[in-house]
Amino acid sequence: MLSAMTATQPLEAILEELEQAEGLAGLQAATEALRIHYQIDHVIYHWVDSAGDQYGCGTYSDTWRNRYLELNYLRVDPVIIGCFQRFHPVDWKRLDWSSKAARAFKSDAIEHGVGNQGFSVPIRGPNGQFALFTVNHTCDDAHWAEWTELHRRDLILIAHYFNEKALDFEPERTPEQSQALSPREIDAMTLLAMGYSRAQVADTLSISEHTLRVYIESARFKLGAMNTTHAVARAMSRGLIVV
Amino acid sequence: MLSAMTATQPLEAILEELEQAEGLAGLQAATEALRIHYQIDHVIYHWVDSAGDQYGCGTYSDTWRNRYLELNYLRVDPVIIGCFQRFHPVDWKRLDWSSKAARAFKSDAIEHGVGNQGFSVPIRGPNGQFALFTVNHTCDDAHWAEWTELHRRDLILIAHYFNEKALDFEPERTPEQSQALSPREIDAMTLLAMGYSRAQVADTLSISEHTLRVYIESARFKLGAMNTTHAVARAMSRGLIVV
DNA sequence: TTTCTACTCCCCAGAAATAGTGAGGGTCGA
DNA sequence: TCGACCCTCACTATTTCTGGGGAGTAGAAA
Repeated sequence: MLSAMTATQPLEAILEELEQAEGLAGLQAATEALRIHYQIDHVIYHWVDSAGDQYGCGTYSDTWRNRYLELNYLRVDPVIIGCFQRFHPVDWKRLDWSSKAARAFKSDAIEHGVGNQGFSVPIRGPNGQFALFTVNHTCDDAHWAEWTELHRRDLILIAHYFNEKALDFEPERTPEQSQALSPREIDAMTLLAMGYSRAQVADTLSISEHTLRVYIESARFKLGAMNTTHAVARAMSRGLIVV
Repeated sequence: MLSAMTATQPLEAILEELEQAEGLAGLQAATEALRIHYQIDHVIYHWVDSAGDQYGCGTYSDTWRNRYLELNYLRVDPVIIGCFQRFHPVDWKRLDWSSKAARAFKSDAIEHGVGNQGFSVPIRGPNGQFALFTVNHTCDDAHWAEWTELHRRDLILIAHYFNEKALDFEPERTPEQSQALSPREIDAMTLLAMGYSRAQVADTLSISEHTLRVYIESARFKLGAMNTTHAVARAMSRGLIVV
């Protein structure tokens, strides 16, 4: 199976198809196409969210997908936990499967058709957006290592394109435009986000604490925030300050 | 110049070189190699951070690099601000240059050898790590559009590889993943980031304000934060909470 | 079993932030 | 020239946070 793979010319065609994809259904179709193209068991793209698995597509069975959500495997899955801390794409073998919950999860997964080998690419967008692009298969370690080595770059690019599309479909994810902050307000928000107290910020900016307070209040007003912490949080999530 | 570019066979060689790169000097050499290879004015990879531009490499002049740091252009640069809110790689023309500070920045940049055209790829790692990979050049819009279209995929991959290397070289940059927050701590931080006061948060979570305080304090401790605002800011920038 | 972590509750005093109003001078664009 | 916005400074009373203690439960891990 794996050895029959053609490493030539796949990327272009697949990326073209991805670029044409419309809506979640388009992405779903792309995962199926990739699965067939690469002749592997599964291809999955999914958005990982504090609220759970609200968005994604892939070739897993509905049974497994539902089970994953119901049993809240999100909090147990070593793939999620491990990828969340990494930048590099990662082979599942390198993750930490030592806990009892993780082992139980794995055997349950395999029972539901998930391959024993896997490779996942973490992807991050603005505002803490986090998603995974995963391929998995059933085969031995040597074949899998060879296959992932061969297609590593393709998978990174494909993951990137999947996420681009997913973000396009979810425009409400992009931070809303708000009134810009003045330079002094940005200074104030930035220093506050760095943990300085008002007194320290005022001192750092060489202004009186009274003046500083005016900036904080006007920033709060512009951002529609109820208190300083809220204002800083909004400024950060809108990309107005970088901390 | 641009038309003399060879689009064939570059990616492999360049990525090979990148994979061999050792230390920041290796990345620096890679930017230079890329600049020559693509025959463009500049190639830059840099990490964006509250503390400023402490880590990066590229082909800008030292004069400009220092000026950028001294004048704290980090807080003004529309490339930073724009890319921070995006996932897609972005042409500089599509950014918001309308503010006075932004226009002043741009003309200053061009005076110091930065090209009038630019293309930047935002890259994000764990714990809120954020970096940019930028190429820029002096030419007209049509040529630039053609060139970026041609090399878009390569640039995404190169950006990815740069960041992999940079993270490998700077393990201490991502240490503070230390302890994850407990579920209750995440609840507390999230609600605080949404602007709730302690009383409101306690009420929402149906716990006493005293208990809430314990969570806030332990979260603050885990995050190494000096106050609540700081803790929320860190939790956000490390992607522990999403608001 | 023991240890560890998470979760819950309590008191108090001092430090810090907030609300409400005000005022003057500067720059910039219409 | 005039409005709009930015930067700077001031007072008082009230609310909210913070830092220092201590203590018991339950569940999971070693």
